[in-house]
Amino acid sequence: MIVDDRVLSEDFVPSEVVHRHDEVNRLSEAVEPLVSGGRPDPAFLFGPTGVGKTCIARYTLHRLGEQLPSVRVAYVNCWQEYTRFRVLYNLLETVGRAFDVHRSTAKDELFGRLRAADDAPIVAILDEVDQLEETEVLYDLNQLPHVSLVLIANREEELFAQFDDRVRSRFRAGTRVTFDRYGGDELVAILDERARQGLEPDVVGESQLRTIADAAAGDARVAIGILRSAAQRAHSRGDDRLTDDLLADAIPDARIAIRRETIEGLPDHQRTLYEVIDERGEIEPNELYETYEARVENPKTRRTVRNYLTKMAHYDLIAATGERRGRTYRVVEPLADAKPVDGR
DNA sequence: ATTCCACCGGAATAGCGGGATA
DNA sequence: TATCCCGCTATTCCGGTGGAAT
Repeated sequence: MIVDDRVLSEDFVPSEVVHRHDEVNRLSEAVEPLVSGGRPDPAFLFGPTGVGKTCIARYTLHRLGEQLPSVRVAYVNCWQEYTRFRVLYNLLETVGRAFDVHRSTAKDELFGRLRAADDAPIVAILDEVDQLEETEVLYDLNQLPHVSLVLIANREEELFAQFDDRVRSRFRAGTRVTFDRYGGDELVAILDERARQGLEPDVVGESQLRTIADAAAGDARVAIGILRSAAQRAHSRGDDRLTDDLLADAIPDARIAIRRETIEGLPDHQRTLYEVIDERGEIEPNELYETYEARVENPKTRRTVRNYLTKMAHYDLIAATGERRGRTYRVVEPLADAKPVDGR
């Protein structure tokens, strides 16, 4: 049934892209100066989730790396690596100079090492860069002539709003590549390609791919997740084809499973907060805190809880409605935004 | 219209953990 | 071993704000 499950995984980079040729070309042009030993301006990739930004960045720069073996490509996801230290550490790691770096190494030691690693160009892909908390590191990196930046974020305005003036003015220049949502046909083509590589022939039919594509609402990540989930269920049952029933189960499952994993991965206090909000449906800040306070062993302070709440809102686990007085929190339903997309 | 105050979130500070250094 | 240094989290302090109360 499943031939190669990596093909169906989140971060698989295909050897050929099915769509997005324009976007690949734009990004290739942006980093083109590297071929002649020049220094590209920073490149920006903008667009909603699941439209192939990360995939295209990796694909394009992998291609460049084949053409120019000396170029080193580093990928950093700023969701996890949101401090200056962590970004620099990750860059050093791909350059192979992170040995004996530890928390107590001097403040500018990391940056100094990166500056010294100038024997070959480095392309730094900073994904989800709008999650970066210490944006000055972008300014610093931009100062290094051998480092080229590829920055990935959802929306340009929101990204630039977080920058301080120094960073903002430096990054006015640069190539912007924007990604639109996939249409139904495009998603079907992507799924078809993945199914051909990852599954045995005739496991899934054209109309089933269409069903998945409709449920995914233009989000390739969700679409591939549904296909993976359905294939895994069929696989463990010993079936050799996907049934429509199985697919119907897998569609809500794929979204909920992602959600459940995130919640289970939350630290205890944050999970308790989530549970309280979930139980009440809608709850005011003070009542939320008092319920939380009564429920846990060593409650954190109100300020810390506020930090947790903003963080969880950031993850799209909860949402707040209203400002200041009269504000309420509620959980975000993972299924709420599943809208079918027209097939064109 | 004015005052009140619940709530948010920025900034500074403290404390912990853990490797380095002497 | 004692001390230093630093990243990171939580805490303390506080100013700003807009809806509610008067």
